[in-house]
Amino acid sequence: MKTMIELLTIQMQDAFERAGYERQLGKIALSNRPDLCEFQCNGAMAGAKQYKKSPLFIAQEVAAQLQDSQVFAKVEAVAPGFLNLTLGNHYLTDYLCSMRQDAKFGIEPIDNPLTIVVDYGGPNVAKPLHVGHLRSAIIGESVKRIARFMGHHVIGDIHLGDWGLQMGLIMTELKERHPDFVYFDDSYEGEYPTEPPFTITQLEEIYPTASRRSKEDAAYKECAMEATYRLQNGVRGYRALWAHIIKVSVTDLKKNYANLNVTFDLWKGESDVQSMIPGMVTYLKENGYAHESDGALVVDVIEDTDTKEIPPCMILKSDGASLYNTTDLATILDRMNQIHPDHIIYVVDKRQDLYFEQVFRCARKTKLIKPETKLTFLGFGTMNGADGKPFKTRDGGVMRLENLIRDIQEEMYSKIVSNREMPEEEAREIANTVALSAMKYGDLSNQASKNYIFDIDRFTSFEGDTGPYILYTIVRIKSILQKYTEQGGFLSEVTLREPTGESEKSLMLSLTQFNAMMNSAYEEIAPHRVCAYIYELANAFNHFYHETKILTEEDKQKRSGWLALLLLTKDILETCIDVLGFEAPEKM
RNA sequence: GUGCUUGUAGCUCAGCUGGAUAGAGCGUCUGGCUACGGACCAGAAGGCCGCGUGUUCGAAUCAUGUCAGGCACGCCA
Repeated sequence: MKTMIELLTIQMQDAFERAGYERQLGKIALSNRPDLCEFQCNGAMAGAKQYKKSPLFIAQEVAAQLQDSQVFAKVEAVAPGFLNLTLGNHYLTDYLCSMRQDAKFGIEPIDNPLTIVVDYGGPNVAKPLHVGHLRSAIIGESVKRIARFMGHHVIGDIHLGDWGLQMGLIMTELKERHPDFVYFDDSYEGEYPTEPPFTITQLEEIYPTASRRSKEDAAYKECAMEATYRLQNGVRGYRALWAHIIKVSVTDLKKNYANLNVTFDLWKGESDVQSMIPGMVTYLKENGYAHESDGALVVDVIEDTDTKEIPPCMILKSDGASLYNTTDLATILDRMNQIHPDHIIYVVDKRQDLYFEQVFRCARKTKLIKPETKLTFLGFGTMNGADGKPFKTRDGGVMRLENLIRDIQEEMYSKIVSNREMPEEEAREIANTVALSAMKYGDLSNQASKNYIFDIDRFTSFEGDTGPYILYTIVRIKSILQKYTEQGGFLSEVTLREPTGESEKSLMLSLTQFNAMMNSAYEEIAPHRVCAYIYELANAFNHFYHETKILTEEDKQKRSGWLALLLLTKDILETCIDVLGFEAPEKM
């Protein structure tokens, strides 16, 4: 289905052509003066110079072509040359009927779906998730869902930090505490235990301890590097221990991400591509891409058009070890081999902008990717506290994600029980659902690239531009529909009718914008557009609701039309919150 | 120093890619409750869109200069 704007633009372009003007001028936009009209066309003003006529005159000529249009109820040419358009009720209603019948409410099926990898999450094993991981998870999940809804083949990859010195540190600390573990006995040749010798809680304590000690104690750090080396060179005991660490961590991470309604298709990590590095390095050297600089191996990525200095992309450190860039390049190579993506989107802190610029250029220059493969860096801003500074706990530490989530859930729980009587368990469940909407909507309603202020009171409010307000609107619609069913009505029989009132028409117009909004949210990788849209839609619904008694309406036809409208509104709202990554409860 | 980025109402943010009178929410003030769910709705006040110059019939939007904040600039990730 074409979008409403596209359809109207065709009408307008025909009118311009019939009046003797260039088609291009007939572009339609949503009205920015809703008090005057619903849509507008500014082409007459743009064409005035070219045709040496007054814009108003052109607009009048074009308007004359549309006087008996079946599409527009009213076409007005007004000074200085605007074409003000009012949509015909019949046309509008027909469009909504088509939307209702369409599986995706007007989103065109795609002939050639793209394969898109969304790289987000990026947690490190053995370290608890903290607030810094929240945005990547929330935004990445939504980007993934939006692209998937549009019909593309989308793969979410968590890209675990599961390699390197941090692993050596943990092993060193474990060895200090349990030198008798079989994992550290080089002469041991039997099977290693299947059960991990530690819990996630212990692991989360071990890592910071080890990290601290390594900074104070050079010999300790030496041991950690030695352990890292042993792990990377495949020493059996270390590998077995590493596998335990991964297993325990991933189990915990899955639980935490599940609480956020975030799921990954791939749980690949840095360790998965280590074996590709030597081959890749040889390739880069042999093809003359990489050269030595201050003992390190680098690829120059500066281009003639650059206005700034772009440092070369480092492939190997001067001690021969690989680093972040190396792993990322190898990951790109791995994805090209395994998945053949058309597009890779990285949802990462925007401070890593320059690094990714280097990596992308390097991948392109060295032909690790195909020329047509798109690489996008979707950098997000910092989540700040009410003071505008990076979000911290009361005592100034890094806030654990679990704790943040728990705080919001508690806040929501107390709000819910103070408003409605319900069993403890049910209240908890609803509170968690609503809390998630508060958190995600609060984040996603801001442009991803900007820093934003995390204000728990504002986000958890049921009023205003918040997740809970959206959910409340959905729940209210569900409640009406349910009551209708309980009274013996059949929702399968309701049909849309032409609008009879202003707020009804305005709600219908909002609904028609769904596909255009979703297209641009996808094109621009901008979940905040979805938020802005559902807020407007929820408002349009509430206006309509406020002045319309639906269930008590005597006129059966009217009531049926309204119920159909409610049904469509609910479906659109639910579709939108689904791509944002949260859902509505049955009641709240 | 170089580069990137942000600056819109008291606060938090939009602004559909250059259009008419710059919009929301919160907060403030006024009005509407035996409720298809009032966790809502209606209304008011509140803005040299950081500042200057330029392009254009027309600029919050484009260009340029400038001020202020944030961030990044080879062996961390």
